[in-house]
Amino acid sequence: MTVVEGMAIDQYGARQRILDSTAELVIEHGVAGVAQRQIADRVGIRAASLYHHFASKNEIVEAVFRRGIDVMEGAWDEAADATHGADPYPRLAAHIRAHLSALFDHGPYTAAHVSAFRTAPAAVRDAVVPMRDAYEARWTGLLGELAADGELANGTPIGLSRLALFGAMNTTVEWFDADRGNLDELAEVITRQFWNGVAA
Amino acid sequence: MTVVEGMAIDQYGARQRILDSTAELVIEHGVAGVAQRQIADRVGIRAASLYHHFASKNEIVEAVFRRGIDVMEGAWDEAADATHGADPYPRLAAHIRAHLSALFDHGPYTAAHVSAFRTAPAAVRDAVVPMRDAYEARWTGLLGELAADGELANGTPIGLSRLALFGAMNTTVEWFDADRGNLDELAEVITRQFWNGVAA
DNA sequence: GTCTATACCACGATAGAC
DNA sequence: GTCTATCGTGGTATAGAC
Repeated sequence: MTVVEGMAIDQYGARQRILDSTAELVIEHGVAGVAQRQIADRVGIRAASLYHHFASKNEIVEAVFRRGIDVMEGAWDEAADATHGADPYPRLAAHIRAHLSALFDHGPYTAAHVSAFRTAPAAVRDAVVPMRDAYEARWTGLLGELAADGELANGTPIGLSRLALFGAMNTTVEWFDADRGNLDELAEVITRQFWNGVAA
Repeated sequence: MTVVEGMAIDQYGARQRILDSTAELVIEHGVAGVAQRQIADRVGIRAASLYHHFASKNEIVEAVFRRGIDVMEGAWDEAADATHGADPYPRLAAHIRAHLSALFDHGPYTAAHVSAFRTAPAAVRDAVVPMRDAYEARWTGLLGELAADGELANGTPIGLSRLALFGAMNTTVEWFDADRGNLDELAEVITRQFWNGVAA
């Protein structure tokens, strides 16, 4: 457990709990649908006390989204390290599994990001877009490599294929229950379907 | 142009414009992010005048969602009629094209439904769920038929496959620009990817 | 670092004139 | 069928005590 420099431990803890609560609420109701009172209630403080930690609601939401992207990037790096020089299918499978891990295994941040980003005010969205783009570029890069190696069907439109894959992965936050379902199984189904399709 | 029984033409027109405006706004901002004043502004009336046509904001939103489902069902029926007895691939392709048509070619209702449903109050969601389920059951039925005919790979998990396909189709509302892109092409890419995958 | 109190505004909704 | 006017509520945000 690291402590951010210049911050007391309990202060960092409060920040954490605020971000956690906001992320959870925003997944279900969208950004505009969540009041600061609701966030404060979950944390166990009064709404006004949020302003000791953040300058505005938008700042809280932006921090949630940024962290959601950090989590995805971290998961990507782990998968990349683990599959250095591996075959195309296991490599792809590892990255899909990592993305789903980011959505379900590392807090509510990535799920909040993918499900509520569109409902955020333009100012928040604009501030976060460069980070989003960087993550998406990693995926485009991976698929581009596979195409260059002749692993993809001729004429596969990489941009569209990536978007379709993202759609399949990201909408799982709307229906997949991490407590009941098996994440490995889910990852395998999505990977196989993306790679081979469903046809006999 | 049909006229709803017992309603004057201009009244029906106002209802329409209210629903149109609401659907468009809700796609971008989520339900909670749209104020009745914004809706009224688009229609060119005052917020209070909305209450001549609807009893509450929730009622407007619910009507938008219901209509979004009606549009999808209509598109499904057309595709089903046109592909009676056809081969599996063209049949599936027609239904995917129809779903995308519902999202982009028949007003903002279906797009509003798929992108903002989660952000609606529970009362609205509960009222609409049965209609959603009926539409989803059509898809499950189609995939089940294909499986029974041996057209799907052994062990294909129909429920999960359908959800992944829905994810790919429905998230297009977040990035596809119907004015610039080619919807036939988009439908074909999604169909081929679902059926055959991207592997060489 | 959290509290109470409050300012200010936007929201959904209603009443009643035209 | 739309308007003006208004009510009550709940939103973000600030001031200042503790």
